[in-house]
Amino acid sequence: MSVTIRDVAKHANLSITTVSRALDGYADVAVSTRERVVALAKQMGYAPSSAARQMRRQRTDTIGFVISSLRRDDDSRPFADPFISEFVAGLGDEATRQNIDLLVSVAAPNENEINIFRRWVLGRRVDGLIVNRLRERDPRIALLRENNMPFVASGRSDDITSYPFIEMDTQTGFSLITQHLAAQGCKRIAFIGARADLRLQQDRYLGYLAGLQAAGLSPVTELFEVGDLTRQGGYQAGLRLLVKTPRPDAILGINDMTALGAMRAANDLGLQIGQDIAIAGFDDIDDAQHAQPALTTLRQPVYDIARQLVQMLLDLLRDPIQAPKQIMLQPELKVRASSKFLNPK
Amino acid sequence: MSVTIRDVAKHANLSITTVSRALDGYADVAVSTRERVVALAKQMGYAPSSAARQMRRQRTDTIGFVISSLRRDDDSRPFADPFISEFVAGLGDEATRQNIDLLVSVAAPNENEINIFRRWVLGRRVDGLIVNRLRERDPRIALLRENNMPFVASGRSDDITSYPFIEMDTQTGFSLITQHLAAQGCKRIAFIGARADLRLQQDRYLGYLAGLQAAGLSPVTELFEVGDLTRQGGYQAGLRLLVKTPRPDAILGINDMTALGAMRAANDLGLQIGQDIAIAGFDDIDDAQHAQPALTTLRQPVYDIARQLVQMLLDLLRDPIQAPKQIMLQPELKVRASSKFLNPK
DNA sequence: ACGCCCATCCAAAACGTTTTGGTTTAGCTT
DNA sequence: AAGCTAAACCAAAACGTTTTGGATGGGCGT
Repeated sequence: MSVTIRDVAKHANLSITTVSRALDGYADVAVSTRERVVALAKQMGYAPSSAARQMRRQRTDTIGFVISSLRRDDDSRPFADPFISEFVAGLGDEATRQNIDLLVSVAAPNENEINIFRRWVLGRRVDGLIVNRLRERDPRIALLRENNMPFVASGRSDDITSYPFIEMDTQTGFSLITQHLAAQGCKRIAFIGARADLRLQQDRYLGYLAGLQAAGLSPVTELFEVGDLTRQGGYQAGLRLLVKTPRPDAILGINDMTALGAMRAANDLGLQIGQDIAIAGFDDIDDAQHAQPALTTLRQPVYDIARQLVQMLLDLLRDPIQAPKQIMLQPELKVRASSKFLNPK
Repeated sequence: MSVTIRDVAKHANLSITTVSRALDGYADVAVSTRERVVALAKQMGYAPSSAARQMRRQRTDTIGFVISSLRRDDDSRPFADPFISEFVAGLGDEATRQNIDLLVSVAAPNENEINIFRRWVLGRRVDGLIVNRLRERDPRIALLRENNMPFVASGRSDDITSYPFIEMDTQTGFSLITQHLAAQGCKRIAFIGARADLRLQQDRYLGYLAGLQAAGLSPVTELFEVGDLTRQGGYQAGLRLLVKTPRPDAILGINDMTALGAMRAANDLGLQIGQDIAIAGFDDIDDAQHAQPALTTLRQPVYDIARQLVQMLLDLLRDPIQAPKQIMLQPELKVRASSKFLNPK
């Protein structure tokens, strides 16, 4: 069928050993021979069979990622998640750069998902895995541990034992963006958050408080409202905030969607965003820069995180006993028109 | 390292042949033996080595897809493409359902891309490939053909020789949506298109004309403007259209982004969309249903296309000499608030 | 002339399956 | 009792590499 190393050896009147070593650049093959073999291999269209190579080398040069597919309740197709496409692009880019392959599967968090993991891990289908959106007492992590399959995670779970992960320093980020709003002259900076049992609400709210303090402002209970991370939730919370007196002169959303909802609320009430009131969010989703006016936000470098995760996984594969790297990344402040404030009373 | 079939055989006091055949459900192994083996294998955590299996079976049960990564000029990260995430989700979902794996790589259309193809094809890394965004005299197709590696495509290229592909029937789609606008009572239906050398401009404009004719309307030269498929382009073309007299009473965008831009233009001119003027697009991107008012559009079932492509590829693998399926899909009309028209003069 | 070393090459084993082409045993027929 | 059949099992080959542990022979120093 395909051309094998044996065919090349026959044509070159050499042993397969020598052909193999010539192509791999070993020093114990004469330069002239190597050149002859390389040329012949190229001309014959030879490339080593990946299966045979994997089997012999006992490694696949492949890493795996199982996309947790979220679906809308009313729709069979997966939720179009800007996060996923950027994350996968990052994984793929870095994998390509490092000359390894990326195996991908899609599964909802259920029986099927763990079966994919089992097949990949037990069958040594991949050298390592990347896991994200960790859950409490995550069965995937347990499986990976039991079979000591290397992995890295984006975000950490409740698990105490340590493994490499990357997490965003959202707390510092929210402190910075709050201080940015204060620097515009805003005195009454409101926050639209989320349910208190969510980890990200804790982090981000603490960051907001820290930012207020750093700016010499005191937190005010009325300036906090709860949303649900959606545009709609942001809209309603925004309305509730904006009818209060005295009115807030800035609104910080727990994410971009919330902030975009709040922008619509301010709009509906006849306020000029970036003039009468400053608004900011978190994520830097694509809509943020296309909003009217463009939304000031904190950028999560999803793409870079993904690339760095691949890097960390490869480090781990090369040196399995090193201390796990646990990285904290700083989000980047993206100042746009929505956070201007020209109307200090 | 890992537990092999030999270990299981030893523990069961059987030959590896029998263990293999027991696990594969062959008839020539006693039921009692099979049960014993299956239980033992599970208990020992045995799963066949994928590399060994691939090597022996001469097939990988894996299909490949190379994402063509587009980048913004001003940015190192790939363009956040809602198309890609949905497409990959579809591929992954269907692959998982069919118990095969999906190998993914990312590359810009350059030297590197073709190298990935070469490695995968020559090294028999995958059983088949899925290719999209075909180009003129596509080198990938040439490579695949030379090494007769099975593949299917989304959209067709200039190549005459036939291979399986899926394409959207955009022409019929645009005819339908034009007729829908006419059915609302619109008489002066404008079209914002794109550069004439783009294939999709040809198709969609022809569909628009066909729709006009079916509705008994005549095309008017002034009602066509050229955009560039972006929101910004749609905005400017929209402004140009809306200052003409008599004013168009409907605008059909060549895609959703264009239509969203036109909506903003109408808004800026003080028109009530879905009342004074009807607006519609094509794609059904996520923003379409979140616009104010929600945008009427034609839905491209990207997710379903991807799933069907996997299906077609597997058919091809099972029976390589069948006639290549070449499928035309109908886009689905999604009527929303933006295409209402309450103000017939 | 002898031994040694280095450069260059190679035979064979191993990786873990699946499959081919058997062999063995027990039960049944005549 | 001999011959036959079917059920249950198995040894060995093959898949295509990489790597181990040499083998071979020419050049060099003494």
